[in-house]
Amino acid sequence: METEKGKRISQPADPLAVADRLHSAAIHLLRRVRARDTESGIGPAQLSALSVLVFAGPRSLGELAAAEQVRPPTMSRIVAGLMRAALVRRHVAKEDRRRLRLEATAKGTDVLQAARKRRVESLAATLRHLPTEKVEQLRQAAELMDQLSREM
Amino acid sequence: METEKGKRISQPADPLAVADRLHSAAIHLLRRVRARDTESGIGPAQLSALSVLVFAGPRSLGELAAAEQVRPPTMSRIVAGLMRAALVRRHVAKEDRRRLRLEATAKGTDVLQAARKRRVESLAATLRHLPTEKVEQLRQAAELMDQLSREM
DNA sequence: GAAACTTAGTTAGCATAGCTAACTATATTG
DNA sequence: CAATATAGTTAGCTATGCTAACTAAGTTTC
Repeated sequence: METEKGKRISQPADPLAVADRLHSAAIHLLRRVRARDTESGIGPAQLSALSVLVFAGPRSLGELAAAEQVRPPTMSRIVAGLMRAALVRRHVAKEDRRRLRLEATAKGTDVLQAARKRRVESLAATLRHLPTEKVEQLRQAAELMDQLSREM
Repeated sequence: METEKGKRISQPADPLAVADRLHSAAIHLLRRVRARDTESGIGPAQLSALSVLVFAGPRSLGELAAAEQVRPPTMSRIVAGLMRAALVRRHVAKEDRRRLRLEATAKGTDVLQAARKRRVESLAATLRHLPTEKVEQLRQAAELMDQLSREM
């Protein structure tokens, strides 16, 4: 399914070929921006779980596991690591004492924002070398990609 | 939200904001597409390393480690797993007997192509619900994203 | 051409992150 | 209130990341 080059315009934008390119492009882009995550001092699973708590707000452990597409025992250990580092706090939910309410601490929010800034800044820097209309094109593409993800 | 195609009116397409959206969009897209990788029967690191050997051709262990952004000991173990599953074959290089030449087997190529097909097909299926010009827009965006990754 | 250095890969040992199975504690239902 | 269902944890396995220390093979230096 991977072609060297070829396929120039004339074609009616074959969805399979575009899916393939989009897939590769997303992989390459994330591989680059991920590079400096080690500076955060926490592992990738912890960083990703923390970002859900920071951006989407407090969650139960099961909800967080579902959001991260892992099983509850896995998330239980990820959260243990985040709590040990004082990046996350937990309370027992009053309405159902089996559930936990997990919440980022101020420190957790700071650590996450710093990591996110490192990621996004390197990407933004290269965007600044692009003409405005290409940046706009990428903005629209990003919206489309998010729509696709929701539909998949 | 009115996204005018020809003339933009409101925002001057802030690179930082666009970088942020693009970053999120890539994460969401890959999270979805990755979901069925478990069917391949091998782990994510092995699958990714195998894809380098299949698409970019034979490589030494050090080169493969660099391509995957991991250290040689890590790649050494990933390759051991791939060899155990008979997905990769290795020879000692004749010109420098310290180096290994790693190469996907026919089985390895099959396993990888099947996994890639599962990933890309689910994305292609949603693209087929989009009008042609949006698909074309995504194709162009994918090229831009790859350019960015090379420049970063 | 032997000693010293460099380079490629492996082994050992540690931490994180994924899973299932089996457990505890709490809530719900018959 | 006994049975069942649900939320999370613990135990134990595999995979994947690292550094430090090793072996083997090439290269440089004298």
